[in-house]
Amino acid sequence: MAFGDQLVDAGGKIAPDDDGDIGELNEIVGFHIRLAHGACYRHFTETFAELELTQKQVSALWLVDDHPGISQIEVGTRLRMDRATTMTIVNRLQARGFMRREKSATDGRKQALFLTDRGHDALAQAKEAIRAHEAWLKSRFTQKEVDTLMELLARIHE
Amino acid sequence: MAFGDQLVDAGGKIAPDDDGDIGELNEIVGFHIRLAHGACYRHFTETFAELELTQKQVSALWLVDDHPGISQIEVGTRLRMDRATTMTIVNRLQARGFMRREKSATDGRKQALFLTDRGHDALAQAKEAIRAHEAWLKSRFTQKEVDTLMELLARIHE
DNA sequence: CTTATTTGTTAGTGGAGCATACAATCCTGC
DNA sequence: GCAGGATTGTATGCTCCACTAACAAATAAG
Repeated sequence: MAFGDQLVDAGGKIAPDDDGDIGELNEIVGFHIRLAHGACYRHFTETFAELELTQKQVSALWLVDDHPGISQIEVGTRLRMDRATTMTIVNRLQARGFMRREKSATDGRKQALFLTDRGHDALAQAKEAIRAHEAWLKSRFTQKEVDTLMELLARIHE
Repeated sequence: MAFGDQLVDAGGKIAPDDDGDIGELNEIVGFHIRLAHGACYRHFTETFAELELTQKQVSALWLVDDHPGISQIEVGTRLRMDRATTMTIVNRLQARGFMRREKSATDGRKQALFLTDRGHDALAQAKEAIRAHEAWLKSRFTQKEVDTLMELLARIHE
């Protein structure tokens, strides 16, 4: 990847051995969160290339499986998505035959969401892939570090 | 937000006091990374609403300021973006008069990137906003925890 | 010199987040 | 019980980001 390259030219000074330096940016917590998320996202996408499922889709399948009959607004709230975004996720999963909408018996405004048989199959496969993905992620940490990381991350999003 | 709501209906059992439960999903590290990133992204977007700058744009401005004459490919490599994505970022920043491209003196394939005066102004404002954003992020941690978090995150994206 | 690689560019695809607007349903205050 | 407000789902449209594929120009490698 051309390490040791000349980084400043066109009249600037030469700065060798500047490998991947990002200066003060390295001290920004938000920046590291974004990079870690990006790395995670890319590995996830690779892992789920065959299944053709995104993080959001898997999360939604998982959540509906855990809570059959859950409403769209609840799915959105728990996964931190707004109504419009949740719609597109559910639409896709429904179009692929993984999920179905039923009129809620207790609240006419709500849709009750359920997995189809194909949805259960897809989720089972997805959980296998998640295991591989998580193994990749956790391979660089001790269990204690994993616990610490999750606790710290939870404080950000709770 | 209707906590204590009935979550399972349409024939299912009632599950009260299920506030925000996401079941096993809660044990997935990648899930917490995504949620933390989302929370971070939303706060960043709010903080930068007036400046109309995105995380990527600020990172790129910052990096070019630190390394005047850096090439697009280097920006992309260091910020973990591919060439095409880097293009769109630089295009936007150039269109807004924050950045300019010069032909590299040492490698005819490369563009040397520089901030304009307006770009320096924008970055100065952005750094102010970053301070507020980082303060929000760090407010829930001790300095030691911040260090730990950054170290753990770095292991993911390095 | 010929070939392969690197860099920038363009064009197109898809996911995700958000805002707005609207209709149906539910809930509250009177 | 009724009117007004809130909630939920839906539709539309916008922006941003990541990626692919293809191409041209320049450099590097054989």
